[in-house]
Amino acid sequence: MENIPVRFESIFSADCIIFGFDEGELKILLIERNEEPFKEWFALPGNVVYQSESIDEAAERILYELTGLKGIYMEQFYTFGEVNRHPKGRVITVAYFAMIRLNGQKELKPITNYAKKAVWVSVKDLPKLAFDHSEIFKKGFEKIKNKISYQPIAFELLPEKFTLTQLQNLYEVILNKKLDKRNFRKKMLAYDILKELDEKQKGVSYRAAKLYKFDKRKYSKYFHNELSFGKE
Amino acid sequence: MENIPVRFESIFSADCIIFGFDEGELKILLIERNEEPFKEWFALPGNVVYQSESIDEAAERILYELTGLKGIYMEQFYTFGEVNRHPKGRVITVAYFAMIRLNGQKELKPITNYAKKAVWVSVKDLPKLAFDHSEIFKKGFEKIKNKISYQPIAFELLPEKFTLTQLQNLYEVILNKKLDKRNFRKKMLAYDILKELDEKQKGVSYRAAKLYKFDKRKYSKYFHNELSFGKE
DNA sequence: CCAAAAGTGTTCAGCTTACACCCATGA
DNA sequence: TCATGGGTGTAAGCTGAACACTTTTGG
Repeated sequence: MENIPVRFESIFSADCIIFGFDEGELKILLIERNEEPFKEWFALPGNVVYQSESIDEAAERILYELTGLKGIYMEQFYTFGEVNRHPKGRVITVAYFAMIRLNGQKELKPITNYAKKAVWVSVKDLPKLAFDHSEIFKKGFEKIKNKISYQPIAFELLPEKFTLTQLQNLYEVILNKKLDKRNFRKKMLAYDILKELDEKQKGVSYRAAKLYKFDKRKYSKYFHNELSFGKE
Repeated sequence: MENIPVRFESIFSADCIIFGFDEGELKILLIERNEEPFKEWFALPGNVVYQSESIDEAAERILYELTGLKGIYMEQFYTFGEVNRHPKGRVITVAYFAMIRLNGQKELKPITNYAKKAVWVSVKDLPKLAFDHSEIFKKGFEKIKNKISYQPIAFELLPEKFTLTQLQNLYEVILNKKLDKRNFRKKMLAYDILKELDEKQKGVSYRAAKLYKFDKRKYSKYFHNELSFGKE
């Protein structure tokens, strides 16, 4: 494979799509660029991979530097390698995503000044992004839509304690369709990965809903799903 | 993202896992390397991406140069970027897979002499591969196992006309388990992507089976599968 | 006529869907 | 007391799994 018959200046980078859920909306974290090219444009948090780090490590470091978010586990989902995707030269980028619990912050503080700021933007309301980041986002969004359909990963987006209605809203936003309340509850509870708490919602002017927690121990059960034709 | 604060000599390559089905076995195409490092080791067909081509284009070109196979559509599945995966320097590789119809050839002729030869090897019988290719293979194999469970991609591996038993054998080999004949046939026919031919198997010393063809037009129906909670 | 594989249906269990009303709460 | 969302069950249809015998063919 890599006997390096042709060398050229090449760069690889990592870009991150960080999903959050807030005010009933699915959002992603964008930075406002402080450097050319695309200065002052919004972009996915991303930067160049160093020589001494794996791409996974780079993704984590880059996210930290650009947004202050630390120790976020991300999943690689696609590598973008069109010749002209970066105006300054050949840059191949490996794209990652993660879903995280928003803690109310609207704006995060970049560590480097390569980014002016990092902000949460609703996916329904995204501006045109720098480079091919709009395309990267599109592919990443497809990926999580697909993934949420067979793995209950949505919990990562919710506060630690949540109501079933909040969970359903989240599914509805991601899948972009209305779901049946009774069927949704039945199915979610049947998964047996929710722990019912003794607590209730507070501060609402209607009947308070029960709070639930995600039960991590039982979760692993849902990491294999195969088609089968009977008789194992 | 890519403001290139740190430059270093970096290379990216593409590696291909080409699956074939022959003599009742699932095989992949390996090259025997003719260059250091790992000279005379078996490896996945792979090489360096050129400056002027996208990674997808590179993968196709590389496969052609190393095996003579032309115009094979491959799907990217993962990018491997550990720091020390290549002994001669930092090389990030983008891995692809494809499933193809074997036409009986056991050995393919490389166009370049970077590979001595290209041979089909049963996945049950793989030697230790150069670089981290064993790991790449493992991940690719998982991927197709998973994919075949929700998309009928197995046809690409079979001859144009095939019997249901051949199709079932292929599924059994890939999924590594026995399937129920009646249920398998019921399900496959229910997909409605098989065209029954007027022809029968020849040259067997038992009841000849009907031959089928894959019906491409009807196939597209199976490119979306979502979890649902009722009420679309 | 024998060996080998082709071909074929039914039953049961569990899951998915559709659907509507009463309940608890705070204002 | 009213407005708001919380919470609940059932019937019908579909899908997946288990299971065994007869048919065809060539040798």
